[in-house]
Parts: sequence; structure tokens; C-alpha cells
Amino acid sequence: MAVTIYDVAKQAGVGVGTVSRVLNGNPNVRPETRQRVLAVIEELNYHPSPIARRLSLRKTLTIGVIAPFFTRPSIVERLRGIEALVAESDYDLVVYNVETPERRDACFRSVVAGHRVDGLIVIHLAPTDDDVRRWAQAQTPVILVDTRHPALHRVVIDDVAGGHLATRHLIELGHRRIGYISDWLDEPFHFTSSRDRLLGYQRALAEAGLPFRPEYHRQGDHGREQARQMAHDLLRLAPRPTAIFAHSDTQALGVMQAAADLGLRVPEDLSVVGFDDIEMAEYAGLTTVRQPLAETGRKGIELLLRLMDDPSLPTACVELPIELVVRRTTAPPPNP
Amino acid sequence: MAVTIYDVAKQAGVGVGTVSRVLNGNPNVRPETRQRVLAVIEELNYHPSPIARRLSLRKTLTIGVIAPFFTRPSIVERLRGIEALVAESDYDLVVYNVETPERRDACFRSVVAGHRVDGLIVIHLAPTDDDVRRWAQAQTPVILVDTRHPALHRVVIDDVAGGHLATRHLIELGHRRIGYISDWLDEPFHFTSSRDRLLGYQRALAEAGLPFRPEYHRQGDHGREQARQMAHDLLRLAPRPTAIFAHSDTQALGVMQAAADLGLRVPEDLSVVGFDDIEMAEYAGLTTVRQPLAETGRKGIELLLRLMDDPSLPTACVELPIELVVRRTTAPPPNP
DNA sequence: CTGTTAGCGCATTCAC
DNA sequence: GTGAATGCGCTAACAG
Repeated sequence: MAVTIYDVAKQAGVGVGTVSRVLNGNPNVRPETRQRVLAVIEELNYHPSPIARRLSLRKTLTIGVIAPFFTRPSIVERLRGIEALVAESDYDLVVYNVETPERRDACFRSVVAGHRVDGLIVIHLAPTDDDVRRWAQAQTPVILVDTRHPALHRVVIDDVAGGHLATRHLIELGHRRIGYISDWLDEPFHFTSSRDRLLGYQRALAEAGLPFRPEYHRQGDHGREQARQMAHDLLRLAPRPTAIFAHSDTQALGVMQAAADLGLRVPEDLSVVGFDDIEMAEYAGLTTVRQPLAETGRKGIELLLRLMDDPSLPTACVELPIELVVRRTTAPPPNP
Repeated sequence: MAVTIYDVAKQAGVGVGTVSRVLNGNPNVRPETRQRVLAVIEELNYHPSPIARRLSLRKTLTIGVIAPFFTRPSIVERLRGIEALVAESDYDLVVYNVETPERRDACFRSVVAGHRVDGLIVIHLAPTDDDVRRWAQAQTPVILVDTRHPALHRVVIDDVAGGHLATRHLIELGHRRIGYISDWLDEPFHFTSSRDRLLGYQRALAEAGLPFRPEYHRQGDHGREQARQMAHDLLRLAPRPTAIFAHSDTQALGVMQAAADLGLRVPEDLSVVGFDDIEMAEYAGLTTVRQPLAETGRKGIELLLRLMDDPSLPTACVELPIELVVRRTTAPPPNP
């Protein structure tokens, strides 16, 4: 069987308390004793059992991340930021991938009710008041990333400003008929960013004295193929939009496929703007609204670590900057 | 404080043993007793402590995954397959992202030495004999995915066949000067697939009576930008290759950028073949060698679960099929 | 400074 | 069937 703290204690001729002390860097140990214990630990190749440690400490020493759709590049980027910082800490990282509302609810409930984590990061998914109440009751620190709730700490961007930024860019190029492709505004997941960006889009239109045409707004499942379909619909309208703002880069790529399908050149016949600035955006030469994805993950963990240290921290809302990145998919509209 | 098994026992007027029995589906409980206990559990909203459970069971109830470069689409796909199956099991999934050889070694050692997992999946990273010995000694079941070691269970593809498939396709189209862009053949990570695919590439050339020209093979860090550079070098050769086979789709996209940079049309002036068939391959119309990425993850977990159940399982090597997917980046070479 | 002891919450023998 | 006792490996409080 594995070597335990007792084996070390016996072999070193000390008590388990002392071994524990050197293990945890307690200064109340005579240097020579410490050396002896350390030597025995090395000799026996002893590794403290994290599980026993957890039970005794009454901490799980793990951080959970609940995120939808692992495979989306934007989520992966955030996860990367998270993993990088967690790896440097003493915590384990356990991940929960959510692809259905049922699974989301199950995760939201069981992860904290079962006391499986010391802290939780929730990406993109919007918790209900009920969820928040349960978490508070379980005293589990939670940080929201790319989603929000008034009672919870969060790291976000200004989605309204993002939608506004993209749309104004198109307007300044001379576009008057601008489409918007988004995720479902009302669906089981209750994502909020689509709605906020729509708001920014509408606001930019209004500022330019342009009407909001509901038929220029399409919503559907996230994904390139679905976006392609929506763009098809949009581009068959008469008059058709001369520019399309997509809720994400992935969807923007779908729009570009649709344009190709219909023999429209980008940007000569159709301008396209995405959101996120994932790696493929650069490849595709996509004009987009950049948000610091990995940074949101890092900031989230930093916040969480601090919060676990001091649960009384006043609710923080860190907002990260966004930025328009102009590449090759936007240009003035074609002459009518 | 959280409610424990003792609270439930007291409230239900039974012993903790009985509560434990109903919790674990032990049949030796009178139905009415079971009902009563269940009712109290519900009433008290009791959740067994997974940590105490682990300590008592002497199992961590967690599965670890060690993988390099989380953000690579191919890795993400595999992870997705893994997560999906683990979520259905009683195990937690903890992930270790490796971006340096040092970190790899640290993970390889500490994860099993520290008894942090009941089973381990290693993706892409090649373990040394030393690693394997340590793992065997710790009695930790390990499954290799997309990498191999004679003593370990693994799920792989035939990389030699893959390289052969891609190259033969180009040869059949009439190409005679075919480049190959790969990861470093000799580097700290000791990835083996590049070497195997090179072998298949060389074999296909030989079968067609074509010489292997070392200057047509470039190696470098993985990544689109690096591949772009390598392709630049290749395409400035005289005579330049009329086709390039890239070790991965990501790198193939870099090759396509290089072609664009140099004013070469794909596939008219240059044919490109990738590997993996990640989602972007379809977008880019990339001809590629498809491997069932998510499936490798699923198969890996299946194997691991079985292995944890019966450690004496004879070493398994499951090989998944690959397939050439012809799209729009390959065509006959230009007339000289 | 250091050894001893009492939990942490659950599973698992044993007796009854 | 069921309850009481023991141990999983470690930390922390308490004596010395």
C-alpha cells in the first residue's frame, strides 16, 4: 500500500504532527528535525494523500468550471486562460461541459449542493435567482464570466458597445441596409449577449437616422452552418442587406460561405463583421470586434481565488475592453 | 454546517450503517426502512460528501487527462469525446494542459505519484519507459490516445497509412514534386505522428518511382503562422513543389495563406492536403485525411473504464479508421 | 519545539 | 435486517 504520514513519522522518529508541520511549512520546527523528516520523505518517496488532506481541511481543493459547448473556439480560449492560472495554484480544475438546459441545471445544482468544489466559474450560462440563492446558501464562491447576475461577481465586456461599434463601422463605410445574425434571443439557455449586441446595433442605426428593420435580424442556433442558412435568407431579401453583422466569428464565417454560395463577393458586394477575434478570424481576414478571451478566464480565476480567500469581498464587476479590428471583409457598399 | 450521514441516521432513527446501505443500493434493507431513510434524505437535502467517500473507498473517483495544447482544435475534439462519456459516469474529470516538456514531466510524475486519479488518459504525449514503469508501480491504469508505448493500452490511427493516403492522392493527380510540412521530428516532446506520416509519404513516393527530396520536407513548430513560413520557404524553391501535404489542417491553412501571399492559386497552381478534418477544414474546402477525433476520446474512456474495472486486461491497441476527404484544394498540377 | 489525540464523513466489518 | 465500532490519511488543538 501507499506510504502514509505514519510511516514517515516512525521512520524519522517523530510524531505525525511534526511531519504535518514540515509538510505545511509551519515554522515551529527545529531546522535539523525538518531536515531529517524531509530526508525520510524523499527516501520513502512519500506523497501526502490529497483526499485525506481535503477531508481534514474540509476543503475540496478543486475549482469547477461550468461552460457550454466546449468546442467553440471562444470558450476554449477562455478555458485556456483559466487552466493556466489554476495550474499554478494548489487547486485541481474540473470541467463540466453543458450542451443542454437539463445538463446545465443538473450541474448548477449538484456541483455546489454536493460540495464538490471550493469555488466555481460559470461561463456564458446565465444563472437564475434560484441558482444564485442556492449557491449563496451553500456558501460557494462563484464568478461569472461572459454572463451576469446582479448579485454575483463577474467579468464581462460591454456587449451593447460591441454591437454599436460593429454597426457604426458599417454605417461609416456608407452602409444603410445592415443585417444582424444572432443566437436565439429567447431560448432555454437565456444567453444575454445577443440581446445586448442587438441593442447596440439598434442604437447605432438610430443615431444615424436609419430604421430598424426586423426582417434584417435573424436568430437561430449558434454554429457556422446555421448562420449560413440565416444569411441565405437575409441575402434573398429585396432589397438585400449590403452588410451583415454576426454575433460571433464562427457565425460570420457562415455568412461568408453564404455569400460565396450566392456568388457575392466579400467585401465588394457584401461586408461582414464578426465578434470575438478567434484565431480563424485572422486567417479569414475577418473584420471583427475583439474581446480578450483568455484574459477573461485569467481575470475570472484571479477574482475567484481572492473571493475564496475573503468571501466578504464586495461584488466586483470587471469589464474588459473591446476593440474593432478592421481587416478585409468590410468596405463601402456597392453602388446601387 | 453541512448535513452528514449521522444527521440522517438520527433523524430517521436508524444507524449510519443503514443509511450508507440505502445510499449504495445494498439490498439488505427492509423496504420500509429504506423509504424512511430516503424521505429523511430528501427532507434534510442531504448530499453525501464525495471526499469522505473517496477516503473511505480509497479511490479518488476522478479521471485525469493530460494533453498538450488545449487550444488545438484536434485536441479539443478529443477532449469533447472524453468529457461526454466521463460526465455519464461517476467520475470527475480533471484536466492538465501541457505546453512545455517540463510541465509534461511534472504532470506525468505528480499526477500518479500523488494518487490524484484512479485512471489516466494521455493524449499525444509520448511517455518514456521510466514514466511507464512508475505508472505500473503506482498501479494506475493509463490509456494512450494518439500516441503509443508497447506496454500500454492505446487508441491510435495508422499514421503511416495516413501519410501514404495523402501522398498517393497527389501522385494520382499527376503531381511529381510534393512537399511535406511537419512538426519537429526530433524535439523535446517526442511526438511520433510526424515521423510516421513522413514514412508513409516516402513510401508513396517510392512506389511511384519518385525520389524523396529532403529539401521538400520542412519541420517546425506547430501552428498556422509557422507553417506559413515553412510553406514560403518551400514555394521559393526552384523547381517549387506543385503540391504540399501538411501534417495537420491547421498547418495546411498556413500553407494556403502562404500561397495567397505569393499569388499562387489553390488548387490551380498549388494543391494542398491536410490532416485531421477539423471543422475549419470543411469551411476552407480543404482536402484532408480524416480521423475520428471525438471517437478516439470516447474509445479511450471506454477502454479506461474497463481497465479500471479489470486491471489484468491484456494490452489493447484499438486502431481507428482514417479516410481521405477530397474537397477543393487538390487538382492536377499546372502544365509546366 | 514536539508527541498525542480527536475529529473530518463515510464504508464496512462484525455481532446482535 | 440492523446498529455499533473501526479505519481511511491527514490537520489542528492541546499538553507537555
